[in-house]
Amino acid sequence: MKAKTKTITIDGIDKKILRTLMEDARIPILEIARNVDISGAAIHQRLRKLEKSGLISGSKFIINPKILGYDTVAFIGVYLDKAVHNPEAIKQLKKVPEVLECHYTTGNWNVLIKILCKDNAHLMHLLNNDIQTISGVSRTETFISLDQQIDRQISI
Amino acid sequence: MKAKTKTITIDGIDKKILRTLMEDARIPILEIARNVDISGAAIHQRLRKLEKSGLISGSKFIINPKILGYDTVAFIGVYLDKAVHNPEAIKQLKKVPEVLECHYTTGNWNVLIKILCKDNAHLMHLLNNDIQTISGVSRTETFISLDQQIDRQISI
DNA sequence: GTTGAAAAGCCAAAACA
DNA sequence: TGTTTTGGCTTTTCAAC
Repeated sequence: MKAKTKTITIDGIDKKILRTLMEDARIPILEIARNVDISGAAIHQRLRKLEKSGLISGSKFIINPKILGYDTVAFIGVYLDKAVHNPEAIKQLKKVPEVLECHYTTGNWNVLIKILCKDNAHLMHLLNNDIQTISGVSRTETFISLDQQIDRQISI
Repeated sequence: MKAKTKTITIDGIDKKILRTLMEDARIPILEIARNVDISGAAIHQRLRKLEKSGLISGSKFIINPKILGYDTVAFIGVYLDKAVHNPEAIKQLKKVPEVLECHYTTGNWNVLIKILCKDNAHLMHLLNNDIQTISGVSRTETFISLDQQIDRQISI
């Protein structure tokens, strides 16, 4: 589909390396080496191959928002007035740090956003002062996450 | 709310450390040390404090699903027959590796899931063979993500 | 694609201000 | 909290297989 038709082949060892690092990005490469029983240098080369292929797009520290008092996740379906205004509305959404995800979607609304806030009062404030006020936003539907049961990456 | 009323205070240096590591978990601590102009050992001590507080909940390698042919993200609102069956349905959803997130939500449906699949055919197959077949699932509403514009963590 | 070894660099604890 | 020191590991590269 893209011009880049580079075929990436990953074998069982690559998978083991990736699975390990997907759970803990700071694990020493030599420890992986011991687990998969090849040399550290070999792991290193494989990682360079995987990085070059684009399969590995980085690593992140995961921080726990609850510790900072952020206890509420919500999904908000946003209806926009006119399609032509969408890019501007998205630009405004990017300025709201509580918006963690934003997707153009098929279906009833134009975009679906995921937001993280401290509590329901914070959520209401965000809706009234930061989301609804964006030019082009006509209506929203909010779904509060009561409990997240699954949170993971693609399985390889 | 929890028994653990440990007050965690993070200052500007902690924030700089965290922001750096949230973008690249494998950056050497000494490099952060050079950027924030304190010693590596001090960074190390701060990280131990932050880990102990629970604010840092780990690190992950981020892999790019597109390289493996996974191009389609969708959100699916799931209606369940009876609340009593929910835990069993969740258990079944956990067995579907394409389900990346699963939230009990307020609003029309009982749970909202986020799935990652290769294409629309794969999505349809998942819906017909893996989601709709789960006991207790009565109806679903699917919203395909046409384009994800924002993807980030909490800002600190 | 893998190895082993070597140089460079990093981590983590200790001792102390 | 912060720093410096220090020993032990890890990373990264490279010639050789």
